[in-house]
Amino acid sequence: MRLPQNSDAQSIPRRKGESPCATCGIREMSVCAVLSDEELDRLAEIISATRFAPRQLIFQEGDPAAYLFNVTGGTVKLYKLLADGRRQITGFLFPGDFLGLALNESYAYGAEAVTEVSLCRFPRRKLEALLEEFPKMEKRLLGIASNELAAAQDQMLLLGRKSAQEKIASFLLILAHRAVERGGPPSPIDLPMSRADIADYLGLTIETVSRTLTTLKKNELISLAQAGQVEVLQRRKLEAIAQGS
Amino acid sequence: MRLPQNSDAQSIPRRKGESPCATCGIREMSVCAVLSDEELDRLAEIISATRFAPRQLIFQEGDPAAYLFNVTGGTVKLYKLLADGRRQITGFLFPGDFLGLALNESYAYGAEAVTEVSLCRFPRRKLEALLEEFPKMEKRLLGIASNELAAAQDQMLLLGRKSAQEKIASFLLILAHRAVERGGPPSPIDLPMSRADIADYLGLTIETVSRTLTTLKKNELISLAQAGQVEVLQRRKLEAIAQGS
DNA sequence: CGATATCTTGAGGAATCTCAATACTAGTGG
DNA sequence: CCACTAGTATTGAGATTCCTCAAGATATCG
Repeated sequence: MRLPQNSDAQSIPRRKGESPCATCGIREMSVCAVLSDEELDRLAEIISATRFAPRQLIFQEGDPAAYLFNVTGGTVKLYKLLADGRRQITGFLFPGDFLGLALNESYAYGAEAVTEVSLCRFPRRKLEALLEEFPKMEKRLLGIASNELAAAQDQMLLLGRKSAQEKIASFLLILAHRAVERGGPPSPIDLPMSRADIADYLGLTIETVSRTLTTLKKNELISLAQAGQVEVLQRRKLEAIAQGS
Repeated sequence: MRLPQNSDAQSIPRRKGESPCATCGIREMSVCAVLSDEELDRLAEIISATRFAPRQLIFQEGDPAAYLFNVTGGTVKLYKLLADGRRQITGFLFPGDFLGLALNESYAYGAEAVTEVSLCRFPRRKLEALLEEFPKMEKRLLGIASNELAAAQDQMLLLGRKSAQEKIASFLLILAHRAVERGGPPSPIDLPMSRADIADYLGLTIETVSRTLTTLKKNELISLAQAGQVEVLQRRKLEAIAQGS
């Protein structure tokens, strides 16, 4: 038997009649962007805001997919495991990203908070019922799925055919690009995740990640000023490396 | 400038009033399964059947996504390329599979016929218009996208964290499973693609694929009777290897 | 039946991994 | 405020898997 999921997730109470969507900072970047104010009110009825501490499990692979989520703050990692503990991180999620897009009966992967995380939680059944009424939202989900599929194929190319240096360069540029999408600067790049997480995302070991970053630093393509931040010094060269010199 | 795509694809003429759907053998396994007879008639108006010879390009990465397809016969490979020619095959498609699910303006990957291929071709604009009327079909596409996303994550785990032997074992079992889905036997497994294609799908070299198959044969887990076919002798052991012993 | 592509096998090399030691960082309590 | 601890990151040396290059075997097709 499995413990009920999220048993220790902090659910944030809400005063009656007050919609969390009203103050949602990432509404315009999320699934919700396509909804009218009235539709948003309907949606607000079924959602609840939740928070997770760093390293806290959001759900496990195989858990019944009772909820879908929107990331409203922090960084989430998705991963799959092999029997002997080898791990592949299949994605990092940032504010505005949708979590649980695999409308299956159970989750095909685990999800864990990397930083302090806040999520907007949708009961899956109720969301599916609402989708019947809001075809716009369904269309939006299909668009999101399309984009994720394209990103997954990029990641396969990275995992199957790129060298360690090409993987790291690609990774840094992807993070920079996503930061820009969220309205941030392209540099310095925030690295909220550990070396172990980066390694498991890129199909490398911790040591190779560390060594490769050191090499890029020695070659003055990047600088590692503060912990958890990378400054891009020579974007062009980094891009050239990422695409296979 | 790029040549017009599919310039040499053979478009199969159709007599007036005769729907190709009527004789479509894979209708029940495809997107079309959710449509009523009347809806299918509407869909039939916009489709055309096309054929491609082995090695023929169906479309290239970056081409404007004018058409979506349903595979009705044969095997298709999807791939992405790096600047220097390194290639990652991101998927093989078999009868019943949908091609082009990334409803973007341009294709995110190339598609090429592995064997003689027959496709049912939908003009993307017209299909999108029909989707407005057939929400069932849109829901079905979302379901297909969900499944592909889950498969993509499995493939990331394979590419990032599995050994050559584990990759080959996984690959054989995936093909067997998909053959069963299409109503075929689990063994022998058809391998319509070349060693080079298998290598580019698994992130290996041709030589490693060949050597690994030889080892599995020596250990009597499989046998390579005819070219292009693999018989599974010890499914349990193969599964154990695929999941990481 | 010969020509060509594909596949298999072999030998050596290279990229990355493993194991181990050291350095750094952040949080804790004196 | 500083020492201590635990976790995380870096660096080093050797091992290993897989790749590269090369030759030979097999299959395919005109």
